[in-house]
Amino acid sequence: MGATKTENFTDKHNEIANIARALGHPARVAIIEYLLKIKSCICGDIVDELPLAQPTISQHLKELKNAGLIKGNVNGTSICYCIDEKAMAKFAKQLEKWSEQASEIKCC
Amino acid sequence: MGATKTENFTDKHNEIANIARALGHPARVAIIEYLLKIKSCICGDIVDELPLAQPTISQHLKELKNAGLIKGNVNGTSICYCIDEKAMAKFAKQLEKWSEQASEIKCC
DNA sequence: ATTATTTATCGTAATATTGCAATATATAAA
DNA sequence: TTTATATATTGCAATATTACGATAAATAAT
Repeated sequence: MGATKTENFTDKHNEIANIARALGHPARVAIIEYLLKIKSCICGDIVDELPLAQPTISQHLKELKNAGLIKGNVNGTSICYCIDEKAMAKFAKQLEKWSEQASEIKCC
Repeated sequence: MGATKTENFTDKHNEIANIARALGHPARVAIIEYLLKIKSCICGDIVDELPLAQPTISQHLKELKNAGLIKGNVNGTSICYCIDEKAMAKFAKQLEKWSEQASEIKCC
């Protein structure tokens, strides 16, 4: 074996795990923070910002896109990747809920 | 190649990625939600709640513990795992910050 | 049409993760 | 001490991820 038994878990748990997994690599965290820092889209310049080769970065962007955290629009010769505000807000809300619930537990 | 080039990224980015990675598997999400649902520690009963063998669950608990999201106290013959409220709150705050920043961006 | 530029895909090697049976460890109960 | 119970560790097979060179595809500029 070795493959995650996705089908044995609820859709909700899989969805949360998918988003979290996408954020589970420092390069992808760096991409998100870069997008927030420049307050606009990535249009070509990201390759100079990360210590990784272009194909690797392209792969990481694809994973963030698949998870729904960023979206890409073609813009001439370059591609415009930007944060999907709604997806980020949804995940943030889930974490806030967890955090609230955790604060209510009295034990250990 | 194949290994994440951890040392080429900032501590902050690695820390966020580590927490996110720990939440990046549906079994571990299920463990967290179970802990919040029962509002107390896991003391033995988690094995009946998940569609995985005992050693696999033990491994997932270990990863959540390594990431700092849960903590375990020995309690006689069973072990008391509970959520680390502070770690959860910290991650939730990070996400909230990202979400806020994302909402300020006007583009695409 | 040719060339330059940007991003994606393919192929592949290295490494990590997932899952479980078997077994070990550690405490509680008899 | 022996037995029962709960959790951890080991070892290993299957699969996934990460990284990058080579190359393809797609548009812009000449």
